[in-house]
Amino acid sequence: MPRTRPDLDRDDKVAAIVDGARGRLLDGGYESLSIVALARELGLAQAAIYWYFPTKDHVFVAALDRILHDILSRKPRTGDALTRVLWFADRLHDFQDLRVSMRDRARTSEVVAEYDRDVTALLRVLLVGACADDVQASTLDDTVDAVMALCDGVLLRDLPKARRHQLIRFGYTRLVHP
Amino acid sequence: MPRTRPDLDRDDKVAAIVDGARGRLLDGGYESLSIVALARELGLAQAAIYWYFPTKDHVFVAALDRILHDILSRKPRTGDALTRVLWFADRLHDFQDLRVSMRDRARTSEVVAEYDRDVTALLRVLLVGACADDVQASTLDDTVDAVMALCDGVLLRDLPKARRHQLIRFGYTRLVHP
DNA sequence: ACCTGAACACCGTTCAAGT
DNA sequence: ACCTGAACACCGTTCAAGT
Repeated sequence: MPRTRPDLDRDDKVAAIVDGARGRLLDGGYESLSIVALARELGLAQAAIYWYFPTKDHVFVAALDRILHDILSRKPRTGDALTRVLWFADRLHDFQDLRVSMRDRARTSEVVAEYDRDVTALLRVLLVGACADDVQASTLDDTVDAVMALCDGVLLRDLPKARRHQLIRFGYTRLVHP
Repeated sequence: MPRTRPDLDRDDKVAAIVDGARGRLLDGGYESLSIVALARELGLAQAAIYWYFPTKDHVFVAALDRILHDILSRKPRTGDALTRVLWFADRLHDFQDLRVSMRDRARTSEVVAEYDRDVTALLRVLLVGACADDVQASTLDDTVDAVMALCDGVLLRDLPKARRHQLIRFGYTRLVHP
């Protein structure tokens, strides 16, 4: 006796799933993102999720993308390059665990792997936009990639905020101003 | 009718489990490290593993440690600092997937988290040993941490070997020689 | 088109019971 | 001390069947 809801808009139903998934990710990390639990929370049978998403990884990516867009909407448009880099590093630090889970899933799941690449590409564009003026154009690619690697590497270690900033500041200065 | 083997040395039986785990990790990554499959391969009931290791994560750490020691035993004692850094980066690149899995498990498991910290500390010691001469002592900590972050960050992206080396070389030069 | 119920295959872990 | 067999609780995914 399936209780279908053709009256509701499809996009709304998809959005409800993504919203629920996002909430679970923010609350308890990837561990909390269980299709069974998510469906129960939405009052659905677990199989219902699979009508809208082919795999759990697709739900994961959709929820991550919502989270990312929330961050980007708060992006500051003012300040010098280093300040903006530090701001982004702090935001990424807030979601480090999700990013670690994402990278782990990306090993197995092509959707997640593709999303991982997209995020990297996007962050790279933002970084270029932030510090293009500081960098001599001839070494732009190397400098930007090195700064990105520096930040990602620093975020891998769970350092206190002050030390994190100190390291990024130190590295940024040396990488950008030779 | 448990078939116990008190004649065999305990350490040998532990080693057999760790060896099997290592083989599975090298073959198929963390996904292949299943307690059920591992026990079957060793001709044991799955519960037998738990007589020697409290959790799967302990098996994982023991196997990772074997792999790490195999790498370290091949460590070159010659060459300049940058060459040795690049050599290490190449070795770490070979096991990037395992490291990603390790970091993901480290979020949940304290044993893995502790091992992660130990590995980082060890690599840091090696890096200090490799490039202490190149670096001015006053900024040793910052420089070493920044170089480590640079390498880890570069390894996160799946770049071709040439580009990887190019980036590390670029970053290393700017970070070490200001 | 949309959703359910039930099953499938696979986990890690526990534990009473046996030698 | 050492190991088994069987169970437990939990997964993601599939699919025939219903509206």
